[in-house]
Amino acid sequence: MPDVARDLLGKHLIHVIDGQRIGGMVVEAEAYGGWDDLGSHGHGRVTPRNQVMYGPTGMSYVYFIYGNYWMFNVVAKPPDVDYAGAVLIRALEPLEGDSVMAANRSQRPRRKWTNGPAKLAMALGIGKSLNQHDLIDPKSPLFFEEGTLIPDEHVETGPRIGLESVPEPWRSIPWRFWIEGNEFVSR
DNA sequence: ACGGAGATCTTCT
DNA sequence: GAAGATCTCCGTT
Repeated sequence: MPDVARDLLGKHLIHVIDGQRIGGMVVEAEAYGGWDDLGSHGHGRVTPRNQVMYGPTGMSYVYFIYGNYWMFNVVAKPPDVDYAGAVLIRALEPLEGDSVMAANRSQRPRRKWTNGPAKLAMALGIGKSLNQHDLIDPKSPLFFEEGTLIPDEHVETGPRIGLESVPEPWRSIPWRFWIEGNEFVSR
């Protein structure tokens, strides 16, 4: 699963709205596991919200949090196993549909369009209606394309963000991956 | 530039 | 009933 997060770096995420392509390159991603990962929505029981995390790899998992924000994930788990997993896309580098993203981000500076998980969802117009879609199928409204291969020497890793109240070792496990020096990484 | 607090509501216990 | 995979605003440095 962490391997999927790392491999998503450099891929292009594209959302097509009325024939208009909006998207960017993945520059930061985090892996989340199943029942034993206390930092993941996949821990504990199957619920209406997390059930998609138990499904096939490559589906979207979009959830709402903090009363205002949408988070976009890719389901990623070992095949043929009853175990949940997902990868949170934390940041993109804008590539297509600049005018739409600028409008969606209230004319903020380009650097702040997609440098955070909720920000990129706002910029690309990702919400509840895009939950549980096939992200591998180019006919989907939201999908991944091949992008730039990122060599290992340009990949950095560290603990996941926002899990301050989660017990060790889950709080510190280095399942956050980002492209070294990229200005759109969230922090 | 940095830090702290409020916003706001869905989901699960 | 409480917490949450966050962002923005407003204060101070």
